[in-house]
Amino acid sequence: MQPNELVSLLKKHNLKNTKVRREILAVFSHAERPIDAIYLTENIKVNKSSIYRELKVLLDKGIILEIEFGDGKKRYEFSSLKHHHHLICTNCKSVEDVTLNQDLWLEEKSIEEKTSFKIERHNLEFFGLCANCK
Amino acid sequence: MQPNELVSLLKKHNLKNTKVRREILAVFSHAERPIDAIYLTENIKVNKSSIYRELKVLLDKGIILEIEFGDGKKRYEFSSLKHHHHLICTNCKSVEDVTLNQDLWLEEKSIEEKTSFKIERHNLEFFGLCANCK
DNA sequence: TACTTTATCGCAACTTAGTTGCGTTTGTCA
DNA sequence: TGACAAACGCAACTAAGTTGCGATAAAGTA
Ligand SMILES: [Mn+2]
Ligand SMILES: [Mn+2]
Ligand SMILES: [Zn+2]
Ligand SMILES: [Zn+2]
Repeated sequence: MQPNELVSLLKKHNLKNTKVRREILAVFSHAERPIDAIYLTENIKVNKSSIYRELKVLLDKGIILEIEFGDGKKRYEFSSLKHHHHLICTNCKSVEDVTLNQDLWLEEKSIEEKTSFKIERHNLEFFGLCANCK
Repeated sequence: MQPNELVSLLKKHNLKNTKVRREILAVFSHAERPIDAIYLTENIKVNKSSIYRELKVLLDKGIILEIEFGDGKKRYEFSSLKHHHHLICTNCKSVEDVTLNQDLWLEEKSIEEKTSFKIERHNLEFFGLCANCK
């Protein structure tokens, strides 16, 4: 994310341009996989409560979204990325992005008609062995 | 689960027929939604480490499977149930089972061809508002 | 620039879910 | 009825995340 993009993003959401915030967003900008809070605390010199509070702010503003790998640590990615899922190697823990040919819109439409449940989001991740590990 | 089914299940997996084990399996038998460890500790008079250890045994044996709702508590269901997913109401926390018209086999096959990643399982849950809450 | 307001931050204490070491009990099979 | 491993209880511990509160620092205004 370029400095000018950052400024307009923060302005748009009425967020102050602080050091902690800039550093967290910089990590997300350069990240090639979803990032967890622990990683941020280890890579930014800032108190952990600031990390967790900032993640909540960014999540509430819709700037990032929460991803669940099921290992007890929440992960986050920019929500502006194209909707996708992940291939998680259970051996080496590598993570690849993947998009479905036909995400789940049709299935969700069908479910909503059958059940009158209003679906707002889904969490889908795949687990297995990457090319190297299999 | 009937008593004779239970005995043969335990025998098949070389598991001792203990009180704790019977009670945990009884809870799963009557459950209408995935069960978490806390629920078990609140409903069975047994030490929590026994609960967690037993869940690990049942998981390793493939008798139950782990489900992730993303709220920090692992949930478990009998693995013998027909493969399905869940509709989780973000308002009242109700949980409904749901099966896809065409689960994800085609998508997984396509992903495996494109990426040479070997998919072994997926975790898919839907979030939104149930009929009552929407 | 100085002043005011309020979001943000650091710190420490706390909570919740889950884990581990170890000594004791119990189910199973001979 | 032993022998033996699996299972259990207990207490202490870990890891991820939360909270209260006083201090600091952006951002707007005079
Ligand atoms: Mn991604
Ligand atoms: Mn279910
Ligand atoms: Zn791998
Ligand atoms: Zn509801």
